[in-house]
Amino acid sequence: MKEGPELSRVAALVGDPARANMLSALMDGGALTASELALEAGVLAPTASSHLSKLAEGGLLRIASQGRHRYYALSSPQVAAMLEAIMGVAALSGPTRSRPGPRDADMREARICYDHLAGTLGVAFYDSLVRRAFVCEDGDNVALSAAGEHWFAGIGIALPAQSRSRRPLCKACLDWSVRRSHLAGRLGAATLDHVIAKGWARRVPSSRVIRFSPAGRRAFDAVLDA
Amino acid sequence: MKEGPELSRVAALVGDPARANMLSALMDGGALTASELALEAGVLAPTASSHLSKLAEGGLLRIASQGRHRYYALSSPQVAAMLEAIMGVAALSGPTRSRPGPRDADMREARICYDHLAGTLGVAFYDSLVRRAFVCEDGDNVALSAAGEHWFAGIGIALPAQSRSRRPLCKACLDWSVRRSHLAGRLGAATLDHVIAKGWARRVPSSRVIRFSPAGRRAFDAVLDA
DNA sequence: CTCATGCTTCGACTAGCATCGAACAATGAA
DNA sequence: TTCATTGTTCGATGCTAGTCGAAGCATGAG
Repeated sequence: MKEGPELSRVAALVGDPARANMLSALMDGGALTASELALEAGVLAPTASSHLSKLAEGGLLRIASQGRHRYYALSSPQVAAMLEAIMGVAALSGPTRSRPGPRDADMREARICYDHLAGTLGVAFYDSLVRRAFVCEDGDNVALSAAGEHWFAGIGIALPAQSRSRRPLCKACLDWSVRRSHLAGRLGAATLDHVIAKGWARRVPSSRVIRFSPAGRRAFDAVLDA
Repeated sequence: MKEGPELSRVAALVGDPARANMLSALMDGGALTASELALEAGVLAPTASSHLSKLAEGGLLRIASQGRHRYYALSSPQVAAMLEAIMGVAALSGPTRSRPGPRDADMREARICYDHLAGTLGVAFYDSLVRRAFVCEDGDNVALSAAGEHWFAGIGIALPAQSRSRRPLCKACLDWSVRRSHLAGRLGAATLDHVIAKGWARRVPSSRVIRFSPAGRRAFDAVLDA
């Protein structure tokens, strides 16, 4: 009847600072070991272990045991989307509305969101796809048009095959900084892979920032108009 | 640098069962008094007062004092969207994956989300708008086409004027039960108003369920094809 | 004015939980 | 096997935060 308890069950998991640090460290879609996450959270191993089992029990994390390591990752892109939604509310109701620092500026420009490109550049890319009718939104699903299929092939991005999971090819993901959509889904992931593989940009270690080189930025801008 | 604390600040507010009950009671976009919310949360007045000031301080609620009553409401539709996102994760990772009860079935069929129609019927309505090109998604914004403008006028829904707030006319809102978009924004609110005003459906007291009468359901279905 | 209502503040109690030290289990390497 | 590394479980501690009773402010009615 009351849906509050279910709501609070999940929110309380995110509501602890140590756990929130772990979750945001996993927002890039990667998997980290228990000790790495303990470091991220700023707690010792036993504490981290306790938190991690709670998060896994609660369905937010997925565990993959490999050798003597245990890799933890977000259990689904939907969890990442939820975290972005919470960050969005936190951003517009922050206690100290301080001017954004340089780190923030980089984050707004381009960052990784689960496994695809977010931020100003991610939104610009998505807008250019919509403008040229390469993708067409229909409900929450985003469909790739024939022209779009051809265009992606032309710039060297192969359409990723359907994997075991039923993850959609294209999906819109709400951007917390720009508050508009950017491209997610398998094609969004493939696009980011392409940008990295081409050397246009690289990930800044231990952060979600994606840093474009000057030449890479020019190449990316060219793609927006190509 | 670490964004965990900000994330947990907001999540912890939702993470208490009493507060979560209050928030989900406000999910219909209405405003309730402190004592009504205390009843919803199942706590006494002093406890509720403490929770409410925390929520307001945290930016999730907006207060309107009228006479000796204080009305509390969600501070923005974005807060409602965040709550829906959390509910979505809670639904697919629930501890007891019990078969949905009748109340759940009603909720999935049609419910109020802040101030617009959600659930299967809400998604169907939105899909029919997209199919007939009455609205066109572009990024997170949804644009009303000239044909759509004409169509809405034809079925008797006047376009709501821009209010003081910069709330968009059309917006897509992710549905937690169907996991696709439905129509939000000022036009979404106007549509629900129309459905209620025409007597096609009514709100079930003290719940988010929207119950269509048989005749109302037929009328609504007709609109989907008209 | 006097009383009632709605809400908040204060103070005290309590329960839950995050934290860490120490010990234990599991895996891999030498 | 023996040792090192990684991670978990257990137990104890300490603090935070939710809860309510009682009292204090407002506002509105009679």
